[in-house]
Amino acid sequence: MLKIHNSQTRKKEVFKPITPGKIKMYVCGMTVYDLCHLGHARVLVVFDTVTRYLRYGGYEVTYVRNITDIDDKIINRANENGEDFSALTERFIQAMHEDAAQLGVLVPDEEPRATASMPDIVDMIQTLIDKGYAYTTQGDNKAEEGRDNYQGDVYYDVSAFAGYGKLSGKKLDDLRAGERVAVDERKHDPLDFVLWKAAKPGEPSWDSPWGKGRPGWHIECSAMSTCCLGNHFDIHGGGQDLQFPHHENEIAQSEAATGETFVNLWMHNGFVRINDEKMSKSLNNFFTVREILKLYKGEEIRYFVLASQYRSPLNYSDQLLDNARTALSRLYNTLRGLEIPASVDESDSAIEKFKQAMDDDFNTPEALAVLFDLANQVNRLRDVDEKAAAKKASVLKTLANVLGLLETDAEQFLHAGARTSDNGENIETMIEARNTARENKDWTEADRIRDELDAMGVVLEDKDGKTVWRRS
RNA sequence: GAGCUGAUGGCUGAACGGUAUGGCGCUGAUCUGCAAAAUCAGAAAAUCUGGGUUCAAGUCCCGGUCAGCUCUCCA
Repeated sequence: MLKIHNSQTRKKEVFKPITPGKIKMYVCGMTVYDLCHLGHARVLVVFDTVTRYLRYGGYEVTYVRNITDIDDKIINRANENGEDFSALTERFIQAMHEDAAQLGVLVPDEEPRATASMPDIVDMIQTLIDKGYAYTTQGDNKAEEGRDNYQGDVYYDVSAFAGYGKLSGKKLDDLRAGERVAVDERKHDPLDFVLWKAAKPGEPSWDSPWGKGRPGWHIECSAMSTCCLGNHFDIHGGGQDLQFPHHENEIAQSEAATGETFVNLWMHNGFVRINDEKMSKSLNNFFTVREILKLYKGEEIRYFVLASQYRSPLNYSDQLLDNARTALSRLYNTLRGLEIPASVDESDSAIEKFKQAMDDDFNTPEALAVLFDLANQVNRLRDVDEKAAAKKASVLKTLANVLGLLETDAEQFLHAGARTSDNGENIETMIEARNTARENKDWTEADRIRDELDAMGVVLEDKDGKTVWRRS
């Protein structure tokens, strides 16, 4: 029985799809004006794992992860670089896809982009105006400087939507009391937010009934999710920081526009922290995925992410990445050299334990514990009954694959270095030289070679008269 | 100021109210020429603090301390 924590009720709830056997999930992806950092990696990995597990459970999942490819930060960055905004976003979309692939993140079923969804966005805004949930500032030409062709922004009228605050558990009055932003006089209420932003000269823009402009940040997700998944779908996810105001606003927009419940269950993953502070661009304390990939493999980063429950904060440290590396090596070492059958013993008790862990709000740390228990069993069996060990190993591999781990061939993984790029030929030659020395009982020479390899980051293991190696 | 989380061994992180799971690290043994890997055993070893409920509390309730987060762009 799958239970998932719903941020809206702050409780674990028994999950029940709208249509039996099918799940529609939307996750807020990236705003593509820069490289992915570890926080983005966490969202990618967490919801990829959720999708994999739901599919493993037999659900037919439609996973949509959007790309925000137009907003103020993109425009600013493109201006700084002196390039067209679309050249900038294309570059970072490409980079994101590469990072995601390194992390073992599967391609989502759909990846809608804001700029490719303008008709839907405009339609939804128009509907909101028609239904009295939004207003234009047309004709109000006090206008900001520089907006020669200023025709008007469109704002969402928060007071018109009775349910505002239900996701974040906030009251309108409390929000107003805590208001920190300078009051924008064109808004009827300081909490009203922009749906359509009139373009300044030279800015990228799209036609609309209210003049040239671009969508506000929140409306694109309402439009794209509804468009891809329908008015009412099962799961909406994203980082914790999106709960308010982004997701609150999405609910207000979508439910006002469609008159239906927007989403059944909200999932928010916790932050990545560094020195007990949120990793973020504004604090400038972030590591990009690329930087980390210079030192660690994507799968090691993935393990590091999955070693914590997705709602907990995840502290970054080199030691934890090292830890992930060692732990993952242990699992791969376990699989190494075994002829793993394709079929899996479905009656293995580990499978039930694994499912129990994952059914409990995707408890990946507990699921990993099940994997290590399996590894221990395989290692105990392998000297006694290699066939039984291989059979057990196939359970290990299958379950690990559900987490997106152990998908690489063990030999290949252990030989691959995050840091090195030599092809291993030299290593084989040195190992042969060492084994010759060992045959001659020239331990000094043998150890000298082993130390040399060690300095190259290569660890040797002598077993059954053969020598295998792996990267440290 | 308002609100929300969390606090578990050297580190990390689990645990339907029933004396605490794993991983990493550390010590010893087995194996090995020595290692590594693996297995076995182990460590003066831990539930922030003060109350309460209960036969029984890491787990539920109240207070305190500390930390993080949200209320502003952010995964």
